[in-house]
Amino acid sequence: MSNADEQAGPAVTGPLAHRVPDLGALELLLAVARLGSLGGAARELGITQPAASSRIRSMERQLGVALVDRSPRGSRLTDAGALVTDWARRIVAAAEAFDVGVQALRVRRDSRLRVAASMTIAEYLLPGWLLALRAQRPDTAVSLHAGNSTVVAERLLADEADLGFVEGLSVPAGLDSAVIAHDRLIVVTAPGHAWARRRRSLAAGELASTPLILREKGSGTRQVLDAALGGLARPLIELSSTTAVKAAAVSGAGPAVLSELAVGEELSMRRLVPVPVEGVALTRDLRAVWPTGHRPTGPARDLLSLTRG
Amino acid sequence: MSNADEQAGPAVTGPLAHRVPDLGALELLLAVARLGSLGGAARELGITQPAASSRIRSMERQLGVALVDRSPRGSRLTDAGALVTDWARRIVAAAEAFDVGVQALRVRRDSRLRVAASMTIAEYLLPGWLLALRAQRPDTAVSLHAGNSTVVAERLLADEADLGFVEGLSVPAGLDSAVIAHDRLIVVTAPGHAWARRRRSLAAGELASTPLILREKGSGTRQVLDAALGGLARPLIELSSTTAVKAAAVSGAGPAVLSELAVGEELSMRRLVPVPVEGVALTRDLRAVWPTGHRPTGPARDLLSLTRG
DNA sequence: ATGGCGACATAAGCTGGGTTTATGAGCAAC
DNA sequence: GTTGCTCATAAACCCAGCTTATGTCGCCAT
Repeated sequence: MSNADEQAGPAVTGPLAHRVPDLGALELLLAVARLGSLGGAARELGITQPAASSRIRSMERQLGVALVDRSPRGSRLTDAGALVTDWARRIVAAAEAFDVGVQALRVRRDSRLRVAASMTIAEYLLPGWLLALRAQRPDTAVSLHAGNSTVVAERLLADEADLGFVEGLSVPAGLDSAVIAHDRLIVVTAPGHAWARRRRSLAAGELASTPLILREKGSGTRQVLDAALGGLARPLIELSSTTAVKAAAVSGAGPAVLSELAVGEELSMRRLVPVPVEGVALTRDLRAVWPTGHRPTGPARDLLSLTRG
Repeated sequence: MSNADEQAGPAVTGPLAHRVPDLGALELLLAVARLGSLGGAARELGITQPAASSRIRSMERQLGVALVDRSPRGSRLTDAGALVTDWARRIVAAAEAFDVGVQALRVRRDSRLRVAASMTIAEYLLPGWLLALRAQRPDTAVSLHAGNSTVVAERLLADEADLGFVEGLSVPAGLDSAVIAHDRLIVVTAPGHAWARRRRSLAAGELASTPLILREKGSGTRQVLDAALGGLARPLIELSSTTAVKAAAVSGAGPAVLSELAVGEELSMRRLVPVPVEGVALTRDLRAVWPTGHRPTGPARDLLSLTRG
């Protein structure tokens, strides 16, 4: 009777999984949006119509939002449903990238195309490329091995990989290469940090004299920064993974220097903000590499051509 | 006996949900990565240690990849596990944006902060802002209403919203505004299209004389394009949602003109490629708006300050 | 009208994945 | 040794989602 049962706002804490529908439900929603019919969507996903009906209904109950307008001649999204569907599409896209990446990780042998890539490229770029490759060559099995430049070179020279990707400053001996993209290192801080409000660009000297959250010495990222500053980078902390550096920066520990590729997500969600810098060469080439003489052919050539803008 | 049971490559078709672990498992994996312990992760998610153990194990079975190295004094990610975890992190981030968006959609009344926003902003920018807002004001309940500029203005003037966001060319009467960001329209095509290989910038005349995939007349996006070209845009097809335009462009139907915000995902996955254009003013302001005189205060002021770069 | 068809809803029964409790086993430090 | 942390295994339980079978509603053709 009172507003006591009017849910005083469902727990905003606790596992996400309890408040976000599972992937199956989201895929179903996308199919309904595209086909305009519950039954049709059910057919496409290989389940029965009542299953689809019930699943959409329970998703609406879970979210507390009406998503589709049912009518005896089809179903259309509500306004809120359209918005929710667009957000869902992004979860599904991330899941597709995950899927294609994991598949490449698993199928180690008897693959038609064996790729070796540096961590940053494997993490941020390869899933997108593999999705594109699958779109035009659906039956190419791809295997992926991630490691640093040295490991990539070893695998190529031992004929354990057909195509490699590296991000270092130089190309390992015995390999030919082509620049496929450029990566920029950027300085970022949590939104609360003093530098987040700067409008004037940071000068090289200022950057060199401030303790920064950095990858460990020897990492590709650190090499580029040290080279750009003349070996002067002063670490506040040294961490051994990009993820750890990001986490430290987000928590406000200080300014960090990271690949632009690694922080796209955080920037657009404003968990981190970029600090303008000038007079420091923080770009590096991303290169495809292969054994000297063995120009990529077949699937390797297809993948290579996909990576060039 | 033969290699018949050696899985001739697990079905690369069919529902994603069968090949990608559910959100609960991914969250668990992230917790394990962060805490270095199955039991610790279990505690954090409010489940028991055996449940966590079994869930991680079944995820490894599902993916066909060993993710964590168990030892009697903790668990660490394998190399492959680290890669998988990073891909998982992106799914979880998308799910967080979904969650915060849906919550705002649901809590229509008795919210401390009522926001009205145009579709594009609600879709692509607001979830990020709301996440940031929740980080600094965890107990602010937010409600969201999406609609075009006119609707946003109506709600603000009727005191049904505290803060609005619009993307049109002009500010509705009776409202004050502040520019919070700029949006650029860009020309995109599928990677196979002839324009995808262009290096020379496209001139205005060329753009105006080519049939394009466009939003319907009257939409914010279309208004900007028509104004920039002097009302000359020639439609190949007119579609009523950003999503439909993207889908048509990806399928190779022709070049499309879309907000940069809408195609970030597609660009980075190379489902679409940008076509350079020059001599056409395709930027528009994104503005926060409020009733003249009623400068935003409290939560509205907090949100507003988050949106400025 | 009337029967047919397509789309969604409801009901009942089954199944499996994930959970819990309870217990065992390995390694480290005191 | 004993204590305390880790993870693994086993058995019992529970519920979400599936299927099959059937009902209802609106449209359309005859």
